[in-house]
Amino acid sequence: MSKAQPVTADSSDAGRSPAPKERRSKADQVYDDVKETILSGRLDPGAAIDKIEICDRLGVSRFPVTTAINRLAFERLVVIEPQHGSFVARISAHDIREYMLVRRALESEIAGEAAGRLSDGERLELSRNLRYQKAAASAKDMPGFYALDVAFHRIIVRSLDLSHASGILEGLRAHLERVRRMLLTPPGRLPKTCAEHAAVADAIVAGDKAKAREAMRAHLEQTTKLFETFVRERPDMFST
Amino acid sequence: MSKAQPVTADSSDAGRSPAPKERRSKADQVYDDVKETILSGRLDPGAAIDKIEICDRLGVSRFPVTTAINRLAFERLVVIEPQHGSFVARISAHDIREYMLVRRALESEIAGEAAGRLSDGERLELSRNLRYQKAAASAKDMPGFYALDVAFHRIIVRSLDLSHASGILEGLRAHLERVRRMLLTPPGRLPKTCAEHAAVADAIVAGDKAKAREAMRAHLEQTTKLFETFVRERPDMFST
DNA sequence: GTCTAGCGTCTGGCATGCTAGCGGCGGGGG
DNA sequence: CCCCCGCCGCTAGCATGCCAGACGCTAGAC
Repeated sequence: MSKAQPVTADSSDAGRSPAPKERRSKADQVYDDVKETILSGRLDPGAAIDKIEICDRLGVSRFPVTTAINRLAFERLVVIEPQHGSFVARISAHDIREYMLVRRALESEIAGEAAGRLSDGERLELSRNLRYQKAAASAKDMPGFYALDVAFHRIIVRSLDLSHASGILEGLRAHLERVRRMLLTPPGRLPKTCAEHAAVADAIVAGDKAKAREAMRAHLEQTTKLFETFVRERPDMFST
Repeated sequence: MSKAQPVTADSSDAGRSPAPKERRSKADQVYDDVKETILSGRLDPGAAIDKIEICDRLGVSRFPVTTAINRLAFERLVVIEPQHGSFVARISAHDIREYMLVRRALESEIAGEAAGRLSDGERLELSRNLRYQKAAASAKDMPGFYALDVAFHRIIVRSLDLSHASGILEGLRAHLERVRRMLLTPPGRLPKTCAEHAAVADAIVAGDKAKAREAMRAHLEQTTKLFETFVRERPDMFST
């Protein structure tokens, strides 16, 4: 019933602090919100996205919502069927295979590039991360280990200044995050994963580009294989 | 020079056949138009994009234009400065290096994956393409050779069914296309490029994954080196 | 002469009303 | 009873009007 008008104190900022925050557009906020909703699994793959509900919930008009959905469609987290509706992208085994291939390609190339280029601070960070990984593996602390795993890969990527590649990898991570939940890693794999990470780190610190590439490829190929066995066990969880 | 990806039937006889209606939105049209304008160089890097002019020229409202510009900003061909303006992205040597890294990563991984998987038809296409390349190299037909070069890489990528990776590579090609114009390949390189392509094709046909990866990496590393020498010669042509 | 403050203009961001096309559902005919 | 067809409601797409912020220019003060 709000008659258009500026989004001043009462309509949009209801109960919100006058944050001197970063200059984030409303489209950005909607984008983050919807993406989080999808990744958390609160919206199942294939579910219809109700734009109006989003408008009401976030107190914005349809414009920023459309912009955000378009962005999500661009990175294939949602599919838009013209004049019909917007839906959360289904998880297809074929697509996941492809995302894993792209990740394998990028991360191995980046590992090779990072070889010998790491600063002392990053080396320390890497070795500390590995120590923590071993500790988490011993304690069978899966969530902790996962966080360290993600951090490990991020340290390497961030060591170079690759905004575009980082963006692609973050996009991939969004997709792969959706399958990780089902992909319960067998407990016995943790030490192996640790060893693979250590091999990658060693090659990078030693400055051996080819070896770093291959170590990272080998590591990520393990993940791919894990996925393939899972697909054979539960083919029902994927489309096409 | 071919268009984007959709492999659907082209609009050969519009207005005659009723069924294959053009399902392209206006935003898509604007996207293609502006992208083509940027890639052709009619809009210099750093130039301001006049949305109103686009609206008038294409006879659409600001909405599809904004949508298209947003998409182009997403793939970094334009940068949007909020409340100030939209500009054609400048060409920075650092970014180009990164794009080349990503391309190297993806294409080499894909070459490895394609090894042994090519159909007979694709093998024939590849060998025919190589024959033509040799002919174009002998005749010093640079434009023809370039077209064949692009086609060569496309055959390999298309042999697998990788829509996401293809999309990324097409996006990269858009950026790299902008520098290719300045990057006048020394005439002596054509036979070498041919040989590199042949090595890639041989490894793929032989089904040797590691060899195919390495051959493709080596090939694309040559391109990177060519770029680096050019940057040293003409650092003025790049920003930052 | 120089620096600064204020205003004008230009741009992107947002709200909202309207249109066209797809799908589902119910009614009518076979 | 079943199938087909047309109507209705839904959605994305589009047009348009308004708002707020960022530059730039100019005029006024020091």
